[in-house]
Amino acid sequence: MKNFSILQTFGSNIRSLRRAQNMSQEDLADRSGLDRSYLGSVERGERNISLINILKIANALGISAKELFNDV
Amino acid sequence: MKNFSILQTFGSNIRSLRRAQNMSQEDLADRSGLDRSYLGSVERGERNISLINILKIANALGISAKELFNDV
DNA sequence: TTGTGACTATTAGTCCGTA
DNA sequence: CTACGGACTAATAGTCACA
Repeated sequence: MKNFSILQTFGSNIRSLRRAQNMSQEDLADRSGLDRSYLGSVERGERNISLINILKIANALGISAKELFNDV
Repeated sequence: MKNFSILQTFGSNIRSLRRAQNMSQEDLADRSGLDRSYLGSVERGERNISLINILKIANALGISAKELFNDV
């Protein structure tokens, strides 16, 4: 997978923002409407996630999508 | 297509940032390594672009990816 | 609670054109 | 310069059982 480190950074951002709210992957999955294992792979930087799903996650975290782009 | 207005806003951001630099779609296509007609459809909000390509576009525009998320 | 591999349906993205 | 279309291939979305 190309740009793996960028995807990893992005995924790490999701993970830390999720944990900052004491949410499990399953919690976030429920709120975003995405599959838990899919979210896990996004957090690990294994998926090249698309715009709509980025926005679903930001929404579920109650933040702006911009915050997911810290350091990427 | 779901979330059409969000994709449109995102595409508009790309378009105005591109025009602010007096670049054509073809210029941006060359710099980003993406297809010209594909970029056009992204700007029109017709495509659910993936993360790596979002970053390619931000790079080609010389900006942070965050700037593409104004108002989305 | 999370990681992982496997899988199919759907979409992303390319390349060729036209106006 | 840009919109738009057709046809095509590569890649992602989305799900599951099991580790």
